[in-house]
Parts: sequence; C-alpha cells; structure tokens
Amino acid sequence: MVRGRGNAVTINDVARLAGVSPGTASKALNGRGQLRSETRRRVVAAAEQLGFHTNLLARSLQEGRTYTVGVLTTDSFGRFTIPIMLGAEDALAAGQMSVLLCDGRGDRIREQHYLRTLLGRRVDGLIVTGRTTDPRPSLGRDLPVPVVYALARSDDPDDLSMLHDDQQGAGLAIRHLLATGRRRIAHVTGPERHLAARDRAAGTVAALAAAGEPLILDQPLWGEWSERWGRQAATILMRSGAEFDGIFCGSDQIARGVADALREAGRRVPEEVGLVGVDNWEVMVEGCRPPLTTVDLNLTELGHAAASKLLRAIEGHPLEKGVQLLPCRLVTRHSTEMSPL
Amino acid sequence: MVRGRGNAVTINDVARLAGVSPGTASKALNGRGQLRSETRRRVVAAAEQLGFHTNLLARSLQEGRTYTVGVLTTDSFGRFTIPIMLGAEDALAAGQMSVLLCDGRGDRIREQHYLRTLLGRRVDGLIVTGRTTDPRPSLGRDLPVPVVYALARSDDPDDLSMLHDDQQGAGLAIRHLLATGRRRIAHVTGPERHLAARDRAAGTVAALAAAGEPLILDQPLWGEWSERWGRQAATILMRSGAEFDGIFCGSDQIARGVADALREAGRRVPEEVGLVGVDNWEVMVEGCRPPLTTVDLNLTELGHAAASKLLRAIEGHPLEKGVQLLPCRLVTRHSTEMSPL
DNA sequence: GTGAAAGCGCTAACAG
DNA sequence: CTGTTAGCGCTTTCAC
Repeated sequence: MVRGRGNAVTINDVARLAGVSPGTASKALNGRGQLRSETRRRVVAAAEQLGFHTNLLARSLQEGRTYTVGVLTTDSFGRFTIPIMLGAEDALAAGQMSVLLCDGRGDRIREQHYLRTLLGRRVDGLIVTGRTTDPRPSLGRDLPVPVVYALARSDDPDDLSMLHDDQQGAGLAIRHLLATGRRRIAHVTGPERHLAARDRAAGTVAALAAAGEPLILDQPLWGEWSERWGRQAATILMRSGAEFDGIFCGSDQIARGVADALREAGRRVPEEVGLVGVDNWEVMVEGCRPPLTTVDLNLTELGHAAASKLLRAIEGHPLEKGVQLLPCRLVTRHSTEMSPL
Repeated sequence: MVRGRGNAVTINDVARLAGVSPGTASKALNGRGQLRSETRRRVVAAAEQLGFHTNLLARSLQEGRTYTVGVLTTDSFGRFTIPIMLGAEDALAAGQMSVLLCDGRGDRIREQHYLRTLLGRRVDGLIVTGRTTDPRPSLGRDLPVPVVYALARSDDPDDLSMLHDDQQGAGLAIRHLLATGRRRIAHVTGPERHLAARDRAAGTVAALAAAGEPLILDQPLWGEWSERWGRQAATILMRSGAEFDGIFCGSDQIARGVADALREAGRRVPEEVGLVGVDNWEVMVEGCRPPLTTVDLNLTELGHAAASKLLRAIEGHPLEKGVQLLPCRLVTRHSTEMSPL
C-alpha cells in the first residue's frame, strides 16, 4: 500500500480495525497496562496489517523528551570529527537516541543559530565537538539541557570538557623511545600557539627529565602540522651537527616527513633513529616507510565516553564539571624496533 | 532565568503576560494575520522577557512537516562522507532544514532499523550516502518521503542516484596528459571488482582510443587503492621494459606511491613522466612530491546538488528517476607541467 | 480488562 | 482586529 505524506496510519486507524479504543491500542503496542493477550494480539495484527509506525513526534510532545541529542561541531567537521561521531553514535544508538547534526563552521553566529534550533527541537542534550584542545567560548550556563564538550574545551570551568591527554601521550612516546634504547631524543612539532603542541612538548620535557635524559637542541622544533615541515625539521636536525637517535613528532604527518628526509639522507629508521608520531592516522602511519609507531588519541573512545556521560545526565544524574582527560594509547610499528646499540 | 527541562516557557505563558489569547500570540510571533502593531509589539516583548522559543516539535506535529531530513550512510562515514555532508548541509541549512544523521555501518539490519526510526520521526526526506559507486539495495519504493542517493547507487532504476562521472573524469586526466605532450600512457588503478576502477579504466581506454594513442601494457594495472600498490606498480612498469611518459592513477594514494617509486628510481616527474591521480585528497596531493595533478570528484557539489533535488521534491516537485552523473574537474599541479619533449 | 477524556504546545478556521 | 475552538497523534489517568 502506497501512502504519501500526510495520510500516515495513526493509532486510531489501528484501534478502529482492531475494534478497541486508542488508549487500549496504545497499551497493547507498548506492552503497558493489563490486557487480555488476545486483545493484544488483535491490535498488533491490525498494526502490522496497516503498516503502522508510531509517530515519534507526537510521543515526544507528550513525553516531553525526544530521544535526540544535538551534535554541534565548532570548526566544521573533518578527520577528527569522524571517530568522535562514531564513538558517540555507538553509545547513543545503544540508548535509542538519534543525532541531530549541526555544523557551526567556526562561526559564532551560525553556532548560536543552531543552538536555538536544537533547543527548539527539544533535544535531550548536546555534544559540542571541535578539533583543537584550545579553549572555546562556552555555550553558556542556564541551558535547559545538559552539554558535554568532546575534543573541545569550554572556557567555563563549570562545563564538562572531555579531551585526550596530550601530556600523558607524549610521556608514552618518550618512554617507549627510551625503552627501545634511544638516549638522544629530539622533538619536532606543530605551532607553539596550539595548546596541543605545547602540551605534547611539556609531556616530552617532563618524561625526559624524569629519566635524566636531555632533549636534543634543548627545545622543541616548533613548526607546522605538515610533512613538509617534517622534512625541513629533519634537515635542520642533521645540519645542526647534534647527535640524535630518536625523534618524537607532534603528528603523524610531521613524522612521515621526517622519515622521508632521513631515508633520503641515508639515515636508517629504526636502526639508527627511532621515530614516533601522534594521531594513528591510518593513511599516514601505513604510508610511512617504515610503518610508524604512534600515539593514538583514542578519539572513538572519547566520543563514546562523552555520549555516555551525556546519557547519564539525561537520565538525571548531574554532570561532573571541569576538564576530564582521557589517556592516549601507544601503537607500536616498525619505526621503533629495538635499537641494536 | 534558569529553567530545567519540562518547564519551558510556552506560548500560553507569553499570551497571558501580553494579555492576549494564545491564537493571537501565535499570529503575532509568526507575523501572520492582521494585528494591531501595538499588540504585536506587546507579544514580542512578552516573549522576549520570558525567553520564549517555539516548541518546534509541537509545530511539526501540527504542520505535518518537520523541516528535517535524514541522512543515512551506507558504509559508516569516512573521508568521502565529509564533503558530501558539507555540501548537503549547505543546501539544507539554506532551507532551514536540520539533519538527522544515522550510520548504517554497512549493516542491512541496522539500516532498516534506522529507516524505521527516521520515518517515525517524520523526516521530510532522506539522503542515502555511501562511498562506492557500486549498486546497493534500494531502500524500497512506497516510502512516504522522497529519497535521493548521493555517492551511492540504488539498484532500483526508479530511484534517483547521483554520482560523480568516473569515465568523464578519466577522460579529463588522459586528455590533459596528452595535451602536456605525453604519448605513452599507462593506467594504474584499484581492484577490478570496483565499478569505480572499471569506469575509470573504460574512460581511459576510450579517451586514448579517440586520440589514436596506445595504452601502455595494453591493459590497466589492477591492484589496490594504496600507496604500496602504487610503488609496486611503478616497479612493474619500469621492469617491463615498456617505454612510458605518462601515468594516470586511479587514486591519489596510488599516484603518490608511483611518484615515490619513480623518484627513487631516478625517473623525474614531471620532466620524464607526467602523473595524474584521482580524489584531490589534500593530504595526498600536497604530500606528493611533486604536488599532484588530480581529478576532483566534486563531492561537495554532489552533496549540494543531491540536497537541492531533495528540497525541491519535498516542496512537491516529483523527483527524476535513474542515475545522474555529475562531472569531475581537473586540478593541475606540478606533476604534469608541460613535457619538454 | 477496557473505554473515555484530557492534555502535551502549537496553529488554523471561524466567530465575533 | 482578537478570542474561541478544534485538532495534529499519542499517552495517561481514572472510571466503569
């Protein structure tokens, strides 16, 4: 039976066909109340016959709850958003929640507009996501629904922001390089203005200090998140005359650039230099020669965790406040096989 | 004023404060009907004072239309989904439509489940998106809302499927190689089981035939969509003893692998060999040495076009049927500078 | 066990 | 010009 919009089967149609009242039909279909099982069967049969599907809109209006969460991206979506969304979707789908997606595109006005729309649609909660760890303006207090910031840091300490732990991740990388026998480690990373770069550098410095080993060149090589910069930086390192046997890079792209430049200069990875990146970006780590050991930010888990917290908040448990850091994970590949030295 | 869920300001509150009836308040707030401007002002003021925001749920229920479209991904989302979504979002936002996102993850059951949910939520239309051009099962006829397949091909010819034109794209690449002076062109591509690979090969063969030039090795080199395969394929080509001065690769990843292998074998790009990829995937084309000329699939435009068609269908204009192919676009970079020969 | 009635928040139709 | 009424589709008392 073909039905256009506007003439969908309603629960009244089902009730009529089954010879019961709408209220009874509702109970039958939702397994509530006390009904003769024969009645229940009759209603279900009628619903099936008519191809009835509950109008969730009407139910939401009545229930005061939509089983929908809004996901608001700060900076448009990109490769960081994907794992976050996958994780969030996973957690939300388990709770039968749907996702209303809005792309703020880094535009505050647009974001406010979407916020209005989402609240107008009576979402049960909000996830705000971005792609940097740098603080961003809060959506505001006094919102009628709970909000979790995932891979985004609200500037209001009363909000809950969930982020990966860059310092801890850097520590993993450095300790792994040390464990594979490297003693003269350099750090090549992105722009100093990015908090993520500063955190990774801080983690690097701390882990080296704890081991009593030096940071080669005494400071990180700040640059861009690009392969090109990785190649440049490797050249700078080699020309500096400093000896080094390990490089921790602030991103897989940088690391891949470094790997290329080292290979072309005849320095062997991992035999002479151990190399670690950050991101576990498949196309980079697998494209790299040799395949790259890297720090995985666990973004899928982050998205999952953020959505889970939000679900709990929607169920009534108040949200924690402040910044929560989730640990990163080291993924070892060929670029850090044990040094023969 | 802080308001929790469930005690939101309604239009009745506004009406009461403004000393009018809900009906009048509705007209005032929506600029409909004939009202004294003073009344209108009073209502608006009251709404503002109370922080009133229309409950879109209630309005949708009444209007029979939700200003929401469902986006159902076939294969989980990834890098191809992003541009499609960006384009779609752009077109939809202009029509004040929101997006309910569901991730089918390549699971038919899950997809059916989401379809139910989306229809239950009374979306006004659906966009089905994937990441291959290979046919996929139709969502079915008899759906109460219009459906557009974007970067996904329904196996039902009565559905509207919108795809980029791989054959045309290949033609662009080949003619460009010819125009830059190449005459002995090879084709390295992905697995033959992928329609995209077969189409690109067909376009290649056709364009070469039209120009009366040979395909080196007489057939495409089928393989994988990976850099590794690109490197292997380049080696195979060089070892074959065949002369070649141009290579059209089925993806940017393959092309980048080819570029690396050629460079390491001392063959210069673009001086000795012109190289073209497909995808215009930034990280690949910019990471490639030299930067890669490539065929852009125009996925953002595809997403935009699909959403626009859907909007028109929602407005009542019936949807076209069948497969619509959108043209690709060539983006030239250093890898195909004019051959000196 | 089942039905009738009320109401979620909004808008459209019709009176006045 | 403004108020009243009815109804979108569903669920939930509360009678019977």
